[in-house]
Amino acid sequence: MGRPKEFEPDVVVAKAMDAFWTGGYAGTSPADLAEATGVGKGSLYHAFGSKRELFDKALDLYGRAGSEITEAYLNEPGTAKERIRAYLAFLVDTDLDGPVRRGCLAANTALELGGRDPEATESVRRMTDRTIELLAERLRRGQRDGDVAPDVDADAQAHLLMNTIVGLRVMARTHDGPVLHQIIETALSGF
Amino acid sequence: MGRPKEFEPDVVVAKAMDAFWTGGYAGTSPADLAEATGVGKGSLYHAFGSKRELFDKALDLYGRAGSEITEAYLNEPGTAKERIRAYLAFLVDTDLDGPVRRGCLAANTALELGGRDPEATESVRRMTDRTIELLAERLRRGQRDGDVAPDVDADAQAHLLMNTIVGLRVMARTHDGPVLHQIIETALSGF
DNA sequence: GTGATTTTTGACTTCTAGTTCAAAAATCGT
DNA sequence: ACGATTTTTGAACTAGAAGTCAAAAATCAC
Repeated sequence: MGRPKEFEPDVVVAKAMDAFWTGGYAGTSPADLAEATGVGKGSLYHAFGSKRELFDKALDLYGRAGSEITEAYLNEPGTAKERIRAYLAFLVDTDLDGPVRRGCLAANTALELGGRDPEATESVRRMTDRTIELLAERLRRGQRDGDVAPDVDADAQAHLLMNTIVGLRVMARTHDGPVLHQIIETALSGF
Repeated sequence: MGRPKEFEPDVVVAKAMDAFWTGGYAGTSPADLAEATGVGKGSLYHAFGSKRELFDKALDLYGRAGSEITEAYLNEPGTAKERIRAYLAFLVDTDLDGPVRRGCLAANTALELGGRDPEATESVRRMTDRTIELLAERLRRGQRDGDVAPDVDADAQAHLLMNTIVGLRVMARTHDGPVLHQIIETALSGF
């Protein structure tokens, strides 16, 4: 009963995620969020409590969506190196196209709130660790399939790859495609 | 003539750099800057024009200081790999100790203003490129000294190392020492 | 000391962020 | 159609950010 909601909460969170992604946490005002979602400021507060809680939901959505994309890319047919190359190239290319170079919401958040804000830090850490796990699994599968040398330390390489991804997504703010793709190739020559 | 300044501009810029480093650009208010520098708000505006101009000077100082540290580390006696390892370890360790995990001012700025603010973006890009150059030079010297294999592409490795550094300084916000040092070791095994 | 010049001080202004709230609107059960 | 419940709306509020300004203070040249 009661007056029905005039919006789909999931859709609003997705739109808010986009706004935060583009503008950063501090850089996105309640007014911006109202504009981006098409929902009145008051309604947003009624539905989500605070800007911060809405951001948490947005970050959560980002993590789940990112995880799905990672799995999808790594599970397509091909060798471990081919699939990881395709995944990194995808990340860099989507960072670069589009009029605003917004990078990675998780990395952005890590730098904007990391260290200061325990909850956001923890959320980003979980996201990162999940990706590391997926990469390590894919490398081990490559070893079983025979396309990755057995003496490669899958776990260590996965950590380095994750670190490389983070670096790429920051450098996408300041450097151009060819440089970034060259970095990808050099990184892949490590295993 | 006229009333003499009651502060050393260079010292004030250094203190402002510290404040911006800890709090971010948007997160550091004129009041914070006045407190951090010990100079009144009005005087700061009188001397530097705007928060933004003061930030530019702070970023510039950061770049010059960083460049000196890089040169110092790479030029100590030792092989290229030893010196680069020491340099990366130094960066990670200084990121980690101290009560606030503030990471790297340049990387923070790249993510906070990069893409949106052309001048800041350019400044960060110059800083990055300078470091890449220093790393590449050190690798080439290693090849001349015989401690780096001649088939290593010094330029490509330097780019990858720079990318690794950026990644490390972001991950220092969310991850712990052992993980980061393991990443350094894995990265160094690439050449 | 006087005047010219520059710096300091702190009050003041304007603007916006983030949030709250009271009243109106929309729905359901009966 | 009424009351209960929930949502929307827009105004209102508080706090703080960024910047401005006039007056006081400190120096030097003369």
